[in-house]
Amino acid sequence: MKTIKEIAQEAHVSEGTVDRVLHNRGGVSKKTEEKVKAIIKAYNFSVNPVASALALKNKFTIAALIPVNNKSDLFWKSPHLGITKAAEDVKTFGTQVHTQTYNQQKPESYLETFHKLLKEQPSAFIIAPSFYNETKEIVTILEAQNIPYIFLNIEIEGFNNLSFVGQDSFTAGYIAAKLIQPKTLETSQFLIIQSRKNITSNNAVFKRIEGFKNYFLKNKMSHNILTLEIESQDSKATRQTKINSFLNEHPNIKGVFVPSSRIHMIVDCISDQYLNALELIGFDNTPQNIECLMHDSVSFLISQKPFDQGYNAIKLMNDYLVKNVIPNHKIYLPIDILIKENVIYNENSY
Amino acid sequence: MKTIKEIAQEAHVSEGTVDRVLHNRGGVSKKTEEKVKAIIKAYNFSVNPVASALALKNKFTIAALIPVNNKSDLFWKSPHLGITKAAEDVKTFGTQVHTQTYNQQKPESYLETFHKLLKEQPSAFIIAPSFYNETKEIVTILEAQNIPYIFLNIEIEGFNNLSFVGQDSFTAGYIAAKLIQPKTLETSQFLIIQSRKNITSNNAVFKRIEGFKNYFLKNKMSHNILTLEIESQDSKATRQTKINSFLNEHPNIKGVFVPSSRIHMIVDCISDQYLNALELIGFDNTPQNIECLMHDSVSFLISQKPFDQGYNAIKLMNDYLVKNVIPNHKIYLPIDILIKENVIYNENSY
DNA sequence: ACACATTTCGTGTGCGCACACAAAAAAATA
DNA sequence: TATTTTTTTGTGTGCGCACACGAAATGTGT
Repeated sequence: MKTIKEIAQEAHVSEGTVDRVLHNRGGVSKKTEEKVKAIIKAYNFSVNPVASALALKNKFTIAALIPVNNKSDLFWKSPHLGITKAAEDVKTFGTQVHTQTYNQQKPESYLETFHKLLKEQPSAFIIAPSFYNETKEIVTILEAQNIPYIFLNIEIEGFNNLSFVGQDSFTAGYIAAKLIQPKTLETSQFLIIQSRKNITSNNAVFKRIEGFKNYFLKNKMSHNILTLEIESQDSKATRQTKINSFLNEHPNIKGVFVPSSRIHMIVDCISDQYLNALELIGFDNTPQNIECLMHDSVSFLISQKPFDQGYNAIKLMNDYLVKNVIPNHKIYLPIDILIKENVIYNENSY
Repeated sequence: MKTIKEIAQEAHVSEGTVDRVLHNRGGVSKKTEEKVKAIIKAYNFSVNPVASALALKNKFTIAALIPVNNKSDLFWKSPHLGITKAAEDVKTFGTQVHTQTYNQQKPESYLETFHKLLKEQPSAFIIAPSFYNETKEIVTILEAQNIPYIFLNIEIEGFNNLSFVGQDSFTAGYIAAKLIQPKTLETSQFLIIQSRKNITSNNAVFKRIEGFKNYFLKNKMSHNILTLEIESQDSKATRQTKINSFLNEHPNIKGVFVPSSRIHMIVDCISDQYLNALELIGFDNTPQNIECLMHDSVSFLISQKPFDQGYNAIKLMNDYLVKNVIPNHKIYLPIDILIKENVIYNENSY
């Protein structure tokens, strides 16, 4: 493999000049540029990426702002792990990653944590934008400082985010309907259970429901779809009564759709007599949800490559910072259909 | 990221000494060794692989030996692309990748191509071991020369391969049965169509069939499973008559299972009258197969992350060569369930 | 002709590490 | 204690590239 030095000798110029034409830095006379370019082409020369990476030694910092994961909802653990793994990978480019988590129930926590991250003067942001208004506020600050940002997992419109990494929630909901529908009859009813919080805050949940309903519309099916809202602060006992009495009143319900990662909580509430007769479908391969799959209480889980979401977001941003690669505006990751048998193979980080 | 220099300062020793303990070069007193090791551990330090590669002037070469992809079976295109992508990535470590393809119908081609690769004295091999006996021969040579090798996609036992990267074919077949069974009745029959070649040569096909049958056994279902073998050298007309007349003779067949990536060829042969009444399931997201999904002639495809298989195999081997990371002996990639709606999101390489 | 601005080019330094070699310290011997 | 041997540690150089800085060449105006 030729080196810049050798090219320079061959062209009777200095290494600096070769460097200039290689990177179009200008300040090279037409004549010598031609000469050098000819030799570069003749030897089909390209820089040694190893040496290049070492010499560049960037010092970029990416800030990641995502929700915490708690016992009742482990979802964000995977994206976090993905971010950590990617952080390891981009180290070789001299890029550092600072991750901070916020409380998904509290907009103040979201803002606070953002400002904490901002203080370290990061070169870029990865954000899971749980709250619309607060995100607007954040984005204003970022754009004033010319800091690029990528949205993670939650797709909201009307911003100049460099990219969105996540799932096509509408289609995911549509698929949920398609999977669960054959397991029921024409006369069956479906129940959508959601927590009130999610309606306003989480766009993904809303889109999933739309997609779910759209399946029946599009295929001209007359299935009746009911909705039950529960408060996230409800005690377990309250939830139990709410859900079971609702099921009692509507004996035709054959399928239950939970458009969030909390299906294990719903399963926990439904009494066995109903559970056995119902087909349930929910989202995300959290440990608790996987357990529901294994116990046959849940038929399907739709998963959204949570690990990859975190991993890709960081990698994309790093490529943007380091190599100036502009990512696609939307990166839709696979819509994984998980059943008892394939769930164990679904996400490994080796 | 800490550097050797910083570790040295921290330990009040020279960089050379840190280097010595890092690489167990010896010639370091017990006391200082402990001290340095403690600090290394405390900072969780590891050498910058890029700088290391540069200093070492690493010149690892990984040889990849995989089947060609032709018009009738595009499957191997994806692993090939994955290998190419990974090749790009590992360049920064000074690792080169040489890929050569062989004719999957001809064992001689397999051996020949291997020897061609071997001549370039690669440091490691990635092999899709299509033929058992020839693989034995190859492995003998590799082990004599102490060249590590990873098996790709085709899982065969009894070798000292560093790792296997692919899919759990048995479970994949099992899942195929689980997916297609609900779409039929108890009295229905299933048909497995395979090409004779595959029976002897391709272990994955065999395992998929086993898994498929096992589903009915395990769930004590009385479904009748028939098998039809077609010769790969048959003309299209011959195949058509064979298949259609078989379907004619067995009107109870409601599902067709094709345990290879050739389901589009089968679809091509079945006449419309049968096609509409049948549920088909096959493997792999080749463009032609995807088209069958979109046209609703095929209900499901099981996919095996072909791109990732190639990508991961190279990356694992590179990590082994460069950082001495020993991979898991088996890397089972996800068993993807593809339907019309989620197939477009399934594999992107950005 | 001169002084000066502008373009074009060469040189030097550092990125983090590996490794050869020199130096110092410790141990062994006389 | 002086001298030699062995063990332990420090220093210097190069891997190939990027980039800042300064030197040389060329151009401009008076």
